[in-house]
Amino acid sequence: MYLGMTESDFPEIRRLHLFAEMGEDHFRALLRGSYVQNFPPQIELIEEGDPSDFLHVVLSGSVELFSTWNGRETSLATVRPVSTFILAATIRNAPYLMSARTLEKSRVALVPSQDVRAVFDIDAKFARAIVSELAQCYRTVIKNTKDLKLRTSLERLANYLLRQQRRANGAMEFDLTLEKRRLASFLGMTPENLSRAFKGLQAYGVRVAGNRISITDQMDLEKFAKSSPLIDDYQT
Amino acid sequence: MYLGMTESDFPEIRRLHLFAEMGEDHFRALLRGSYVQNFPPQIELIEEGDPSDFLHVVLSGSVELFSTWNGRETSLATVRPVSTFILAATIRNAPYLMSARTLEKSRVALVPSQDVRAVFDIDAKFARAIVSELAQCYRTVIKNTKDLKLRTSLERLANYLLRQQRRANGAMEFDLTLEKRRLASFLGMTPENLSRAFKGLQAYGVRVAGNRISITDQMDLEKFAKSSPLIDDYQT
DNA sequence: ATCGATGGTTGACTTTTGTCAAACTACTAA
DNA sequence: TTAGTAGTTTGACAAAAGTCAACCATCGAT
Repeated sequence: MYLGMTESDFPEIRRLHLFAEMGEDHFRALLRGSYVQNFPPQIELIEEGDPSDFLHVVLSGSVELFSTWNGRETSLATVRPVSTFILAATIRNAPYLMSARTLEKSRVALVPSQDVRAVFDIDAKFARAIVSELAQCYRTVIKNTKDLKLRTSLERLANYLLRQQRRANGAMEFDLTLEKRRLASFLGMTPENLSRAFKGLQAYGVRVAGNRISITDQMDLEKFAKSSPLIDDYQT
Repeated sequence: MYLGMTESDFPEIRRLHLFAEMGEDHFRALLRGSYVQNFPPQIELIEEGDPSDFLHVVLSGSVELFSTWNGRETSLATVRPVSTFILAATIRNAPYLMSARTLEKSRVALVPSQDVRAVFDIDAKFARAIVSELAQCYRTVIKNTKDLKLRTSLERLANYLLRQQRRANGAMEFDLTLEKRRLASFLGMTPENLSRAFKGLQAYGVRVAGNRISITDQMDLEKFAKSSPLIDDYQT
């Protein structure tokens, strides 16, 4: 079923690590079975427990991965263009472990899981890329767990801010890319507590005005945060 | 370097999902570069941050994966025979994110990471197995994160006990396989709190005597724990 | 400009969790 | 057997985090 995948989407997807090195024919074969859809904000794309029929690629907008249990909900990640999500479920042909919803108007490509598995078996470069991507995802989650288990909420926030600052090329001022209540959930605390944590970081040179963060004492914040590449580096 | 890998170790390793389907010649090539060592208890095999030179395979005994930051330490997993650990670091050729220490006298096979990567590129079955294993590891960590973020410590303990009970084929009585302080750390709490959590579960039909757990009211415990396959099932 | 809705913040309070010190237990080694 | 050690438990207390209700700010629509 072909629903609006335009040629202009190809290069963007192709540029992803996951698809960059694979054979052109295999790439086209993958996309032939795929389709693209536009979603309004706050649409649930996936519910945890569903069978994993598609590998998803966010082309524009943003998607939140979250999970619920016993009436509680927690935010696990935010996916921004251009990247894939729920690769592991696709590979294992197992039910999704996380739900996904659009945060804003988003364009998402859906690649049939069975095609991904089929091409994996015939394209070594693609196989290599998938393994590499999965290993990276795994390591990211491990870092996340260490962050959660080894740090207090104040330390988690401090380190989060320093990571965001790095994403903003080290600027002294930058905007939060997440709603605060989602940030709170991602960091494993309540919105009320996040509010208090921001106030607690004032003592270490952090100013907050709405979504705008100012680091007024870089040294002090870094000294408090004690960032470690084995937790806070997303590259390695 | 060949240090005591005996032919008798081969079949056990071969039986692992990871190595079960690969070509015999490739399997032998992998093991040719490997060696086996016996370690006493409490030996640190790996320190987080080290370069990932070897894929490790626990042949006997048990190994704890843990991490430290700022003087704190947390237990992330226990590896029991026969299984591998730190596959992701091996694949990405990136530094280990976790430290590893033997809990008891243990026999560990060390397979050079570069050999793993080399064989991955020429053996499609092995590649498939690695991806499958990595995807499973990833999903396990995600489940763990959900457990940590969505549940209170009492709920985490209740679900842990039910999982252990299932491992014991549903017996009403079974032994903890972990020291309590390690269990506490794994579940994200202090030993003191674990003690109190056990007392808290008395109300739901849990009896504790040393390492021995008795489930005296299965229904009640299950009703409290609200286990979910999307968190507590290690298979899917 | 006003209203309403949503998200954010604040304060008072409760619950949960961690900390510290002491007591207790099981196990090991002399 | 006994002493010593490491692990566990307990109680008193402190700190951290969650809850609830009220209030404030922002934004969009009428």
